[in-house]
Amino acid sequence: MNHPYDIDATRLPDISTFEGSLAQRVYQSIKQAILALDFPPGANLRKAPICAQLGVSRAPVADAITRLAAEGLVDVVPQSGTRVSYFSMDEIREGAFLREALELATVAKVARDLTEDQRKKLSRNVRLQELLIEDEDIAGFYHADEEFHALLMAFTGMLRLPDVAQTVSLQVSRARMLLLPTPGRIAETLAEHRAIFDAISAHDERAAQDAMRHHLGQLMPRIERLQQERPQLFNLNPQNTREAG
Amino acid sequence: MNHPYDIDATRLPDISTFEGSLAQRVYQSIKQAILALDFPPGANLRKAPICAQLGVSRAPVADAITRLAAEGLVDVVPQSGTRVSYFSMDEIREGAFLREALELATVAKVARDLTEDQRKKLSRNVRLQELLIEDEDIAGFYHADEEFHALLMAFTGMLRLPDVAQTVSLQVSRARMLLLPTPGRIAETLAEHRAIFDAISAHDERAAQDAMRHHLGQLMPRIERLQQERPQLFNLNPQNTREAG
DNA sequence: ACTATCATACTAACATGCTAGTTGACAACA
DNA sequence: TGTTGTCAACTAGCATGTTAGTATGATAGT
Repeated sequence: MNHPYDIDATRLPDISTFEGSLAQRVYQSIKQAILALDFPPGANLRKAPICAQLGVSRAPVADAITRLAAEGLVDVVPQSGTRVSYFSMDEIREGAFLREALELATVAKVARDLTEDQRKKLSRNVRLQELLIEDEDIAGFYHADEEFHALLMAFTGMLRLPDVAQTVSLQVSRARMLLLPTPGRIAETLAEHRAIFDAISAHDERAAQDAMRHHLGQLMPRIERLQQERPQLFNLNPQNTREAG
Repeated sequence: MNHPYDIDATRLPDISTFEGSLAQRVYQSIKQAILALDFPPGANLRKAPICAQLGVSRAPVADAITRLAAEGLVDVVPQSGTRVSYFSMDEIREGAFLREALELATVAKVARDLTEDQRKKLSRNVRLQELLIEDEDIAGFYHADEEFHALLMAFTGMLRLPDVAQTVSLQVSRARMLLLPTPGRIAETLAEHRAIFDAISAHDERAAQDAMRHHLGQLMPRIERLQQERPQLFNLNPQNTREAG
């Protein structure tokens, strides 16, 4: 009933880019296309063109789609078809909530247990962020930003934590792709990162959590503005179904 | 090198117990057998007996195993076999950490937004717990305990939260099956639940979090004692591999 | 013109055959 | 007896044929 347009399979990254089994590589290829919005919300995810483009049979593609459905990136309609899921403010809000829960637990633990070596690595990352802003390297700053949060999670010693955090906030990451980074926002982000870093360095759990909460709190209002501007990407009529594990 | 004994497929719950696609039902059947320790850690998960027992072909079974591997309940060795994963203190600790992060965020939000209707439902659950203890209905109390936490998560309005919380702490749930509930521990648990309930009713975020943290903190020491008693269930030599999403 | 009915062309789900790689046992040998 | 090489049996991964259910568009009826 909505936009039954098909995906453009040629936008799939080649599977030789990735490693692992065929199914694993197909999964990563499709996932990247969805997260980069090369496969827009609502698009029909047809198996045949994907098989043709990637040069594989239907089995690994079906396997990949099963995993994507479990993560909520696609909606499978039995015996009918598979579509890239629309944005849903409910799901995005939930992803942000889960993400915040994990980030707060992370900074608390890191503020408690920070070693001198870890402090140096964080400090280096923050100073790198300064440099990249001076050079107006937006993409570089985006990458350093991701690394800042990844470092914190790595310091907890929890191996699966980065993966879990990424999975629960997939919808948030996808929506974030649509937000244009302005110089003003980037400068603010740096200041927020620095506040987090300072609180952690001082081993001040509570201050670190407050700083992180403030930092993460900047995102949702911007996404909500996005919904006003591009409502066609969102599912206003929530006919989505999701199975329980 | 370890115990290459096979699973006893007859312990699989019949798939007519569940609903959804064949693959979905096979997944739930195997998952239940693993969590109930009917399939013990290290056991060889052979496809053929599973297909025979459940009366399905290999396709839905393979699909189910893919999902179980993603959740870390089984370890797939390519071109060799699939085994039920051993307990790992690292993974259990991580699961407890993630679970605590989510539960703390949950009680904070619920303490903030609690409605009178929700308060009544919680109160009813706590009083039910009292009754079940009086009747010495251990299984009933276990169930009410689960429901207590499920209610809190439901009250946040986050639809996926219960599922995420369950998934990240699957290993903890499995290990918990081995802990024998003593009357003393059950009485303590009730007191802890009541403390959480009181703090939430008073809309005291911090007290609710402290109470929840104390409550969840009781579990890990008991599991660590378990490791001393039954080390054969744990992977002392961590040769586990897990792919990143 | 507008609606109800039905046939056709799609799809996911499932079954099954094939391939290649790992493992473990056994034999040949030191 | 201890070690190494070979082989057979088993596995997951992959390809492909089959089935059944859904949606769409043509057609017939009003």
